[in-house]
Amino acid sequence: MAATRTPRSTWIEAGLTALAAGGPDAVRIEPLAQTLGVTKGGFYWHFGDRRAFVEEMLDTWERTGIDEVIERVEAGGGDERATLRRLFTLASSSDTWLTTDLAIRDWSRRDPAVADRLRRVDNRRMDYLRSHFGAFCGDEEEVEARSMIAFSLWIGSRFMAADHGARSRADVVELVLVRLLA
Amino acid sequence: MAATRTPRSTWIEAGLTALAAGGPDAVRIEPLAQTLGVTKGGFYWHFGDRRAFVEEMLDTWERTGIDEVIERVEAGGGDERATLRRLFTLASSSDTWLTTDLAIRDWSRRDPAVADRLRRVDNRRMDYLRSHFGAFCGDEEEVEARSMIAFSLWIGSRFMAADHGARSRADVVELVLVRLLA
DNA sequence: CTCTATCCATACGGTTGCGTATGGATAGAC
DNA sequence: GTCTATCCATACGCAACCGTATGGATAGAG
Repeated sequence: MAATRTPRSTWIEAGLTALAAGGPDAVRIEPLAQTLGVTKGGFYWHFGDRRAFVEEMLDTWERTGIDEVIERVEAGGGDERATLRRLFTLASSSDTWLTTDLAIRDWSRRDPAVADRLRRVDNRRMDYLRSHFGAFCGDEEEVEARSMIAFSLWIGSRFMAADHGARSRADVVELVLVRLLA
Repeated sequence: MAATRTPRSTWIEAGLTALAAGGPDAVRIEPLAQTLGVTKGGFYWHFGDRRAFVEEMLDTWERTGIDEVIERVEAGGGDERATLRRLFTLASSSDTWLTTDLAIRDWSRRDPAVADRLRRVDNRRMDYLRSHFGAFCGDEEEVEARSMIAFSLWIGSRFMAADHGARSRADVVELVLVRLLA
């Protein structure tokens, strides 16, 4: 074995950061290298081409995206309502991961391969929501409706740009959450 | 006066289409010209540069984006609930305009000038929602919550990728709508 | 038919990024 | 200290796109 100055993981990390900041088209190898203070020489030693690199970026995102959050949510304890509330708090906490998620979400609209990944991830998320709403909502339709609202709210509250008078965005989200957990 | 073979409006239209299809970075002058079957010669006669062109594209979007829909919604008649339902139907009808909206929404996350425009548009939309929910919801908090849910649902239902078992996405949206209009 | 506003084609120089080739450099195993 | 796996710098050719310059083409007004 020998040196590991700029390993794969560093490139991946930088790639995901660039994706979050500027979208898929901002994932450019030469600027990335410049950010890392090296040239692209090392990049092409690690990855075959840009396409392979992007695939690996998405692999990483898909693997570590949900599990971490779910793990931390479950570790908290408390009843179903407390868990759901913690989920919403945690899911909205890390700005980097959230922004990455939004970028991938937009990206998936024009790239079927990305759409497949997002579908897998979103399905796991919705299943998680359903199982927890199901614990205190009898009606199955009500569970589906509330899960849909919760997920939409999570996305919508980040994507919409409207003001709410004296209230902050968080205040309005809270108004909805109270109703969802009733 | 004289010929008008490829006027400003044609370029703008093509630009918005490209934006919807591939995001801001897909608005490239030379490919646009190729799509229109001309060269970029005419483009630089109309517009100073790419930046000015993009501004004008967004102007067009901001002007014609909401008014058209609102006009058609109001023309329908019926009570408040019928109007809101029609709003939701119409707002989700034109795929092109919807996709453009999503693209601009994502774009606004990294361009402050775009964010300003989106804020103006979204505020008008939310005000419209508030005024109609306010007609049959007494509580002001309830109005804000429902408006937020409705808007989030509109965005979320397009941006999320989850399945719903036997139900279609439209079915689930309907489940939520019924509750919102209760 | 002429004239003019409007639009287009072509060619050019400059920039940015991709991918390849090749010869190092560097750190840790031994 | 040597050796080897790992990483990096440099240079190159290629392609896409921007913006400019210049000389037309074209359609409709009169």
